Amino acid sequence: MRPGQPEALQQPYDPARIEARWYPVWEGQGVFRPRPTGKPPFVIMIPPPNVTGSLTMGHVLGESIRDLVVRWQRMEGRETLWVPGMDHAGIATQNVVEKSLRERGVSRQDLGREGFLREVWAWKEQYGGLILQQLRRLGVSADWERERFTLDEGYSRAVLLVFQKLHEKGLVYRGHRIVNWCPRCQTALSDEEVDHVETEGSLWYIRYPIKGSEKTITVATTRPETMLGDTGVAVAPRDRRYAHLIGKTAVLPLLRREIPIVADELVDPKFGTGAVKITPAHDPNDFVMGERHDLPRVVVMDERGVMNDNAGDFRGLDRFAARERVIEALRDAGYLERVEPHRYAVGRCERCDTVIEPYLSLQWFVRMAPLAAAALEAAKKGHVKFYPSRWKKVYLHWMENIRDWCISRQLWWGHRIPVWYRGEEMVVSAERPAGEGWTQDEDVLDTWFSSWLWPFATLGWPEKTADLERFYPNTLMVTGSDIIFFWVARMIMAGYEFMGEAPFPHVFFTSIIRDAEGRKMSKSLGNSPEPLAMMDRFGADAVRFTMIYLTPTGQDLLFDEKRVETGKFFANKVWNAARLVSLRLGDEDLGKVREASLTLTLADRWILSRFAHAVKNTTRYLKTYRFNEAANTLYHFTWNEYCDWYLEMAKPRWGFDDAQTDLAPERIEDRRAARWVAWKVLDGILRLLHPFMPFVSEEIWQALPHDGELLATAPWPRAKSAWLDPDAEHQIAFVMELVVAVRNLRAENGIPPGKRVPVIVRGSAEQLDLVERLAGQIRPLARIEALTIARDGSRPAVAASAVVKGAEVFLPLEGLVDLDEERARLAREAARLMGDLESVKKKLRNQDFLDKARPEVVEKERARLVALEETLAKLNRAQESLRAVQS
RNA sequence: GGGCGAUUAGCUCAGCUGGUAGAGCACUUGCUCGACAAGCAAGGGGUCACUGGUUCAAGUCCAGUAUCGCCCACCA
Repeated sequence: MRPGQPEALQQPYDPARIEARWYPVWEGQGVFRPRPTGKPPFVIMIPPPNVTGSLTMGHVLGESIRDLVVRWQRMEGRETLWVPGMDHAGIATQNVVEKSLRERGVSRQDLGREGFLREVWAWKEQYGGLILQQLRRLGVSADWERERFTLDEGYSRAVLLVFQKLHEKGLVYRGHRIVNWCPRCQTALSDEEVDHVETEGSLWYIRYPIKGSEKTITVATTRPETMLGDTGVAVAPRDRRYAHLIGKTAVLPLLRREIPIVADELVDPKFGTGAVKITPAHDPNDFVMGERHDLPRVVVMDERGVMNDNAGDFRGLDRFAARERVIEALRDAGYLERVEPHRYAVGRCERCDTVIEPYLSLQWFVRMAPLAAAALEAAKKGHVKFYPSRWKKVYLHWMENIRDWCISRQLWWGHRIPVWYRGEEMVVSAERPAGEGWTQDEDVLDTWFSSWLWPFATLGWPEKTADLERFYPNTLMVTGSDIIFFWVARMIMAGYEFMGEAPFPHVFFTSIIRDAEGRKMSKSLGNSPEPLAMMDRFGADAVRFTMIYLTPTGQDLLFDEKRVETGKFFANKVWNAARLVSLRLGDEDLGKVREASLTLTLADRWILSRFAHAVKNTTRYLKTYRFNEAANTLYHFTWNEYCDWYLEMAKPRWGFDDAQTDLAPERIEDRRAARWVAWKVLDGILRLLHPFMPFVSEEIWQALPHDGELLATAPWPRAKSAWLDPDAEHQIAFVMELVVAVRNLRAENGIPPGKRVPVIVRGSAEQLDLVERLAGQIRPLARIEALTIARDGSRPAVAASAVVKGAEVFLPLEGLVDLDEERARLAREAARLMGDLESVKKKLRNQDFLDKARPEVVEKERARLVALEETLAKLNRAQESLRAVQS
C-alpha cells in the first residue's frame, strides 16, 4: 500500500506515453501465464492469423473481445490461458512469396521444391508474425511462451498422425473426382473455398445431329467450350418429347464424335430444352451421369485452363477465348440455334477471384458424414452453444448436408501428405516407411486440415501433456461467423474424433466490420482503416474500448474512424476525474480506512448504491456476452453518475486547502468520508475498466492508493448488497431533478451562468428537510446564491417556477426576466402535462384495464394521475400569479 | 430455389421476459466557475418500414407485404 502520487497524473492525458509502459511490466511479471488459483481454468485460443497477416479492424475487434474476457476472468480469480499463434496459410503465403520472387524474375519452379521452401521459411522469419507484434501493441494478454505455429515440428506431427488415423478408419481416401480447380493457383480447393457470384451470362442452344436421321436434338448450356469433351446427351426419363431418341446416337458438332443419348433423372425437363450435354470431366453432375451410363471422361483443358490436345483445332486457347471460338464455329456451321441471357452463379477462387474450373483429378478426401454425427448431436443437445443462437441452425444445416472434404492441395507450402509410394505399393504413415525407394506424395494438405486441430494440438496432442490434461476442453471460442464451416464446425468434429469431447462449450461470433457505407472492408476499395495508425492517433485503449462499445450483438458493425473519439474522450474523462480525486485525497492512507468508521452522507450512500448496480450489470452483461452493453453501462455510470454528480457534490466537502486546520471536527470527518468514497468508487471503476482499457486503467491505479502489485491481477469488484440503498437513490434523484429544474429555469429565462440567483423551495416537510441537508451541494450545482426553504408556505409574487415531484421551485425574477417568455414557458409545460393527463385518465376510465391489468400497474397509473393533477394545479397557480403582473 | 438477419431521432445503434421511446455523433443556445473545451450546462428532433391480428395495453408477440443485406444450393 502506497499513498497517492498525484504528480504521476499529468495533464494532458497522453496515451502514447502510458501505453508504452505497461506491457513489458505485465509480461515481465508473468501476468499472462496461467497460475493455478483453485478455480477452474479459463482457456481461450486465438484464431491463428495468417503468417502473412497484418492487423485488420476485424482482428482488432476479435482480439479486443478475447482480451476483455480473459482479463476479466483473470481478475475473477480464474487460472487463465490464452494461447497465441499463427497459421501457415498454405495458398495465401505461397502466393505472397511467389509474388515477391516474381518481382525478382524467379519462379518457384526455378528454385525447385526444396529451394522454394527455404525461401518461404526465410520470408517467414523476416516478415512473418508481424501481426503478433501488433497484438502486443493492442495489449492482448496472451501467453507468448505457448505461442504455436501450425507448421511447428510437434504440431506437424499431430497433423500427419491425424491423416494416418483417419486413413486407418477408412475416413481418408483417394479418388478421381471432379474438384474445384483454380487455374491460377493451380490447385484443388474445397467447396468452402469457392465463392458463388451471381453473374449475367448466356444460355446457348446447340443442335446436335441425330445419327442416321435429318433430325437434331438441341441442348442448352452455359459452357459451350466444354462441348468438346461431351461424351453423351441426356434427357429426362419420362419426357415424351424425347422418348423416341433414348438409345439413339448423336453426333457431336465440330468434332463429329458419336455419343449416346441416355435417360437420366438428374435432367430437369422444364429447364432449357429438356436435353443436356454430358461432359463428365468438366461438370460434377455430368460426372455422376457419366458414371451411371459408363461414358468416357474426356478432359479438354490443362491445369492452367488452356485447351489441350483433346480440343482439336481449339488446342492452345485459353478457356474463355475457346468459348468465343467454339460459338463462332458452331454459328458458322449452323449448329447454334439461339442464345438467351441467363443469370447464374459462377464459382470463384476466394483467394484470387479466378473463375473456378470443375476439374477431374486424383485427390485425397475426408469422408465427413461419420465425423459429423457427434458434432451434430453436440449442437442439438447443447453441449456446444452458439451466441447468437441463430447460428445453430446454420451449423446444423451444413452438418446435415455435409459433403466429403477435398484436402489435397497442389502446393509446396504446407504439410506434405504422409503417403509413400514404391512401384505398386502405397503406405500411409506419419513416419517414412523403412527401406529404400519410397517416394512421398507430392501434394500438401489443406491449411484447415491443420487448424481444425488447434484447440488440442496447441496443447501438445498427441502427447498426453500436462497442458492438454488441464486446458482441454477450452472454455470459450470467439471468432467470426465467416469461418463457421471452415474452422468452427471442423474443430468440433476433430474434438470429438480425437479427444472424445467438444473443444469448447460456447462459441461467440463477433460482428463483421464494414465501412460507414456498409461495404466490406477491402484493400482494393481502400476503405480499411489502418489499426496501427489509429492506435497512434487515439491510443490502443481508445480503439479497444470503442470497438467493444460499438459492436452490436449479432449484427454487422458499420465502422467509421471518427467513432474512436468516443473511446479517447472517455479515457480522457477518466484520466481527469482521477486527477481531481488524486489532488483532493489528502495524506491519509485511505486503503487502511474502515468503512464502518466513516459517517456516510446521502450522496455517499447514493453513489455506492449506484456503483453496486454498475458492478452487477457490467458483470451480468459480460457473462451473457453482451459486451457492448457492458461497455455502455460502465461508460454511463462513470461519466453521468460518478463524474457529473458525485464528484461535483463532493467538491464542496473536500474544500481546496488540505492544510486548513481550523475546521470543525465534523467537517473534517465529512471530508474524510467524501475522500474515501470518491477513492473507493474510482478504484472500482478502474477495476471494471481494466479489461476494456488495460493501459490507462493500470496507469491511474498505480498513481492512486492501491492494494496489490498490479491492477491486471487485482480482484474484480463485487456488488456489495450492503451498498444497495433504494432510499438514498430516491432522495438523490429528487435533488438531481431539483437542480436540473433550477438550471433549466435559468437557461430558459436567459440568466447568465455566472449570475448567482436566489431560489425558494416549497414542498413537503421531508422534501424540505432533504433540501436543507444537501443545501451545501445543491447551491453550487445550481449556482444558487441564497436557498430559501419556505417552511411557512409563502411564495414570491413574481417568479419563474417549476414543479419537481410535487415540490415547487421559485426563482424570483426581480425584473431580470422577460415575463412573456416565462408565461409562454409555463403554458408549454402545462399543455404537455395536459396531454399526459388525458392519456392517464383515459386508461383509468377503461374498465377492462382496471379489471385485467396487473394491480401494481393500475396503482402506478393512479399515482401518476394524482401527481399530474397536483403539478398542473401548481403550474396554473404560477400562471395566475404572473397574469396580474405587468411585463 | 431454400434459410437467416435488418427496417426506431439527420447518421450509427440500444431497447432483456409487452406497461409513460433511449445513447453516442451531428445540430441549436449559453459557458475559460481552481479535473477535463478530448470539457460543462440547457435544448430541438421519432405516426418505432407497411398492413392485419392477439391483448386492457404492442417498438416489444403472431401472420403477411415491401425494401436492403448475408449465407446455403449439382437446374445444365
